[in-house]
Amino acid sequence: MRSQNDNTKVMEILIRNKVIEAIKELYGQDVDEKQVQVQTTRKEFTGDKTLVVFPFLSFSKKTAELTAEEIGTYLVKTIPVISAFNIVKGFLNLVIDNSYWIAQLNLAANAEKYGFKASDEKSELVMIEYSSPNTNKPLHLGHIRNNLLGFSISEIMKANGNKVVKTNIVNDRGIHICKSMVAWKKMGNGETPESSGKKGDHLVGEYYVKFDQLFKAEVAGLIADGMSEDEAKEKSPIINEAREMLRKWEANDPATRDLWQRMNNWVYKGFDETYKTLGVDFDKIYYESNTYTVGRDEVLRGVKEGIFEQMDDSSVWANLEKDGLDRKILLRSDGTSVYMTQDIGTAKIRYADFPIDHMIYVVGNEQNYHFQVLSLLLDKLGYKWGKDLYHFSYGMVELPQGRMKSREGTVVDADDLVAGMIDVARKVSEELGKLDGYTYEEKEKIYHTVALGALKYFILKVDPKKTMMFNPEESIDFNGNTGPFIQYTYARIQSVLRKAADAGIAIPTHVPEIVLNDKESALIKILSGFPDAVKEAGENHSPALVANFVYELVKEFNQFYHDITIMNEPNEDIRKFRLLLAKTIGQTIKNGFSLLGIEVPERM
RNA sequence: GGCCCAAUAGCUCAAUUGGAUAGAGCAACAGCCUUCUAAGCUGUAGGUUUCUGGUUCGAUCCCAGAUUGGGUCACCA
Repeated sequence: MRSQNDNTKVMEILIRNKVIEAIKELYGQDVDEKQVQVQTTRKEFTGDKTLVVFPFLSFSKKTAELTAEEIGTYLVKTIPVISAFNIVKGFLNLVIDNSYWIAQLNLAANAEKYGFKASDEKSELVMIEYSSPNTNKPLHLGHIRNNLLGFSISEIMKANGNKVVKTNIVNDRGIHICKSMVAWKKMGNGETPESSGKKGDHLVGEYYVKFDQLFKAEVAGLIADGMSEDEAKEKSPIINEAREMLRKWEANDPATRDLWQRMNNWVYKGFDETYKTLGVDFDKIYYESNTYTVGRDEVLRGVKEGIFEQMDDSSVWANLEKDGLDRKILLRSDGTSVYMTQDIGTAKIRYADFPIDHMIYVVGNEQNYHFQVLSLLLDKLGYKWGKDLYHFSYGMVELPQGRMKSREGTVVDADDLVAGMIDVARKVSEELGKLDGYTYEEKEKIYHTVALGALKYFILKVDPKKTMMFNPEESIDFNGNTGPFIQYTYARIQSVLRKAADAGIAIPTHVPEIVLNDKESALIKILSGFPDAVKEAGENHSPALVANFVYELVKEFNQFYHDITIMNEPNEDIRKFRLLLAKTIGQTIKNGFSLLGIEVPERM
């Protein structure tokens, strides 16, 4: 496939170069590229591209208006597609000719995937880690943001010509899963997903909660007997059972390992279902139980080489005070690993497994410090890529009551949320009654598509770096700036295209030059910005930029659709032009949404 | 307390990275279905961009300080 990004901002670059030329010719001065600001003209003014002339006043020694006049005259003379200009204060608005926009449409319509860049042998390999769940409880809303961002960024990086490996590190061992195991052994009576009909991750999560309840009760009892809180937490019998189980696990006790494997498998089956529902997947899955020993060996090597220090109680620490950070523990006094140890091992294994050019960790901003330290430790251990690890740090999802807390039961469960949204989508759709003639399966597929479109768009349209609010009562919306609004527009376009096909009208691949009306040219102008949007989304790691672009496009299209007929247009050239325009916009909506992992329905 | 991050309309979010009169959706109010799907379109109203200073032709954006909120500083992950 031919690269489509080569024409990105070509117009602005052309104008900029000509402006530099103009300043040289008119005022005999060299200007820095950075001083030449060319931007898209704001809606309320006439024109397509705007040059800010304020920076040149010191060269011209003239008023802003006169300077703009001189530069504008020069540009119209030297750039064929610039047909006119006007001046408002210090802003020079340039009008680009009709023919240029028609050419842009033809380009977009005939690109295999407009705005996308194909990868080749020279493409860089980007590994993207996301999801990374613990195996003691089901996924919740916070994981949803992580998964959607991770998947979307992967698609965006691919669209920018990178090779992408999506990876997941499953935190399958540790005290957390031991807690669920202890509770299940004590209270489970052999309950399994099969015997109870419960989803495996939910089942294991229930025992995690039961553990915590029992633990709290024990602590309260011990405090009532006169213990301090800290002492009670230390002496609680059930927590010591969990600790004992972790020791047995590390010692490879067969019974413990069997139970661990069994319960983890229940969870994996549950996760797979949730991942499938969300439409996310992975190319390579790592398990902490396989990587932590590698991390431990690395830490011990660090001790030998004097990079880390071992205390008398045999715990191992990294002293990062010279780097402006704190001391960080790497191995506990009993020799077991911590989170950081495992991440060191995982990173080493990944770089051995793949020729990674860029490593991106999609992990919440609560772990900013962790990743700062991880990067530094790997660098100290002598890995040249240590400093290159990129932590894609996204904001938390908050509920109206505040932050979600697993233990306090204020989490929004991922499966429940999706199921609830599908119910709402079904209800809305049945009320509208537009899917008559579809089978049950076809209808259910559309409800799923719309519900997930709503959820994904709601989450991805927000700047990933920012904390976002999710109100379960109000956030499930299908009108306005939402996924279904955009999906609906796509469905309407397909409806028109079906009508055209029924009428035996062939949509041309190229359209001749016609005179564009305001709506048409506005649409092509927005459309032609898609390659930039894809590129900027990649540079900024921001699906929100894609979401915002598609929304702008769709909003403009809906006005066009409302005001201007396509099929009833008497002039054949214009009718075919509008059909091609609609088709191309539909395609761009679909491609744009694919970057967000959102599907589009043919009808809804 | 140290460090990091945020603050924009009643609510949820934008703002082309320093540009023109700060924009959308929701909620409210008023309209538009005999015409390509009304999950749509049009209009009204809603703002001292938390506050105080600074930098310059120009600041929601940069700098300093303050206020408020969040995160993090575990032999948890």
